Amino acid sequence: MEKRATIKDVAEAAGVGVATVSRVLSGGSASPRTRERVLAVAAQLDYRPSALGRNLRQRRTGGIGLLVPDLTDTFHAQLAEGVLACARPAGEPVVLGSTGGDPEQESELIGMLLEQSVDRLVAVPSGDEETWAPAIRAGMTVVFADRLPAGPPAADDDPAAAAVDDLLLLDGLAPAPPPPGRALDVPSVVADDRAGIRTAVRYLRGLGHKRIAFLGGPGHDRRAAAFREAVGAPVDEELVVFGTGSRDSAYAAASGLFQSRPDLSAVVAGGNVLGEAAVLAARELDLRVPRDVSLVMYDDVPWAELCSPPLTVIAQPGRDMGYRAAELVLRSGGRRQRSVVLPTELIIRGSCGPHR
Amino acid sequence: MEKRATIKDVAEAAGVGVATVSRVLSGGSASPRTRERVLAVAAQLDYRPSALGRNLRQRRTGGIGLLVPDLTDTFHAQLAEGVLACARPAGEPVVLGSTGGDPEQESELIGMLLEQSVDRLVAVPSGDEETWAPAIRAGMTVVFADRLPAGPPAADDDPAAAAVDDLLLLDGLAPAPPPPGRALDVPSVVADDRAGIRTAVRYLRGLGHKRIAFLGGPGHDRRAAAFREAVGAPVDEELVVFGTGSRDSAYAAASGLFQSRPDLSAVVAGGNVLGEAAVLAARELDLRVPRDVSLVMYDDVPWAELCSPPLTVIAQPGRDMGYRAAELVLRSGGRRQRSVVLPTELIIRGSCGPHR
DNA sequence: AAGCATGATGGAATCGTTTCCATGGAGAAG
DNA sequence: CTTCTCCATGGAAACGATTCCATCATGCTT
Repeated sequence: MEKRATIKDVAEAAGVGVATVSRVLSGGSASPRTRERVLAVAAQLDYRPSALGRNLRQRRTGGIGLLVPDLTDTFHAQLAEGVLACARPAGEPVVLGSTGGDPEQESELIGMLLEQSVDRLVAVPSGDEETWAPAIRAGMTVVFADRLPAGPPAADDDPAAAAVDDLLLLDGLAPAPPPPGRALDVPSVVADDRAGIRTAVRYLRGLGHKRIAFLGGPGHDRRAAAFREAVGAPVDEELVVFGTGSRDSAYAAASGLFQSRPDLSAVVAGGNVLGEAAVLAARELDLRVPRDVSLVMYDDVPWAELCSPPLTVIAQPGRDMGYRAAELVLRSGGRRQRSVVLPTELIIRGSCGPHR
Repeated sequence: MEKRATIKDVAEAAGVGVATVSRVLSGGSASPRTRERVLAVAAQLDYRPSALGRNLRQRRTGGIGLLVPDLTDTFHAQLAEGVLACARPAGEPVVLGSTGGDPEQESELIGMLLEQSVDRLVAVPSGDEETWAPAIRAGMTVVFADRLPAGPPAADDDPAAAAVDDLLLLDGLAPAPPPPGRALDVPSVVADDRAGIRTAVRYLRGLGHKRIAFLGGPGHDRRAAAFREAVGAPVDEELVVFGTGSRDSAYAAASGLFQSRPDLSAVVAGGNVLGEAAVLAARELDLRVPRDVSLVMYDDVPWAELCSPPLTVIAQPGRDMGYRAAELVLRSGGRRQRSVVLPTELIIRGSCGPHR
């Protein structure tokens, strides 16, 4: 419980000034003689500079914040591991927050990070651009991973927007995905959802499936849009359903989908929690996979192989995604970074069969 | 990008001294008139006290550290969520580190936390007591979760220790589990491994199984000991095998076990990663669960139900464990806390069958 | 009415670091 | 030999909060 040595102690013991010690320790210029002495004394006193003093002086906390909706979503855990893997060698502490998918909690956590002067942040956002504006305004360096915040409220009662969407859909084009950080100008690292979903839908089509459903969760809007695009007009909107984030709600959504539309023959789940729910709901309703219903799940997770049949998945590199995002946030010395889109891969296992 | 208002700005704008502002904001005494004015000004300037200044002054960083071996182990993710759930309402930031099960990395991360003056820590330890001694000596408040650090080196070449172990085993007693923090005097929150394992073994025995194996990972020594105790002498040590932490190594261990001992009829996996490996290895070797081999897995995770058959598990409350540990670490205002042992529950699903 | 207690208030020290600036000495160039 | 340059060095000022302590006003007691 002895208290730690400060730079002053080291200076005194080495018979030099504190400035010199600081310089030696942070690679400034110093004569070899003093450098050696200071180093020796520091080692002997087991001196470790206090991040507190440094941070205060430099008006910023080192380290990077990490905000995810839910760690028990294996994909987010993978992503977090990636961030940690990048931060560790850099000696940067990672401050973790889990938002539960709730924009309000997200907002609070951003506030907390701000208070801590954590000025670099990797986030899987839950809130919309409005939620994120304060962080940006405060000068945080933010990198979004896996998703982008939804655009401004985009009220349901905005007929113009809806019309545009329709038009685009009828043309077989995706509604323009929120342009990466147009409003916010924030770089991001995301998977190529469009290609991933398209590949999956084509694959299912190739197996003869006509009625394909999309089961999404919060933040899966881009995937849903990609799905609509891949399916092509006319989109049967009853086949695009969303859960709200909890496992229960995902299960309810899946179960509701299966029950309300017994005619569907294939499901694309927008994330592993949704995939899990789909398997469970199907089993409960005595639907057999893949005989009665085919299933493709977004996210490759270790347990996908454990299911029987093992799940066919759209793999996205969660760990890489986290790593790259952390890299971006660490490297951006103030200058803008380019966004990154990582490839997805359709891994065919056993959860899809021919349409009967 | 405007810089944040400081306490000085508020003081100036309110026409009072900084001391008064500080007092008002931290609940000290002040006249209603000034209090009101200061509050108004603070709100208007959107003032948020900087944790940096406060921490430096108080010589401690708020917040709590969290060290786990691997977040993609779903149990650790649950535990982490528990810690976060407790820390969030308290407004405490959580600094996360993942050690990969490597004592050396763990040591480095402890050093990093020390540097950050994070003085409260919840840890699922990987290293032994020697690894943890520095943290304790430095005055950190540590709470171990899920496991305790292994006792001192307990060198393989220490015949005395080995002999004692043998003796105890022959007596059908578990080698005394490292007394919770005897050497280290650190409180902990763990599951009742002994009861959990015993129940599982009895259950398997009840199904007629004679040759039961234990498949463990790093940190599962207490569970292995409990297993040995539950099985009773003589323990067939070939049936107690360990992986080193990675999924590959777990798979190798499981596969090796099945191949070297085709006579075994049931396996207790010491954790969900091991359970996953066991299912995979069994499938690869064309062993059917539960017809050819019965399986009980420690940890209840959402995907346990997805396997077919759904896995019978020893459930331990991961989220609670994290929550309680965080509570302990937050509440201990310097004074010692009592360790907590949480109950386990055998959840019978479909992965165990009668011995044939 | 004078002295005393009480409570609000602001100045200043403090925490441990980095960094600006002034100083001083040594070597080089004239 | 003088002057100029360069570099190592240490003192001191930040950074933004908390907190001790002195000051001052007010109201009460005697």
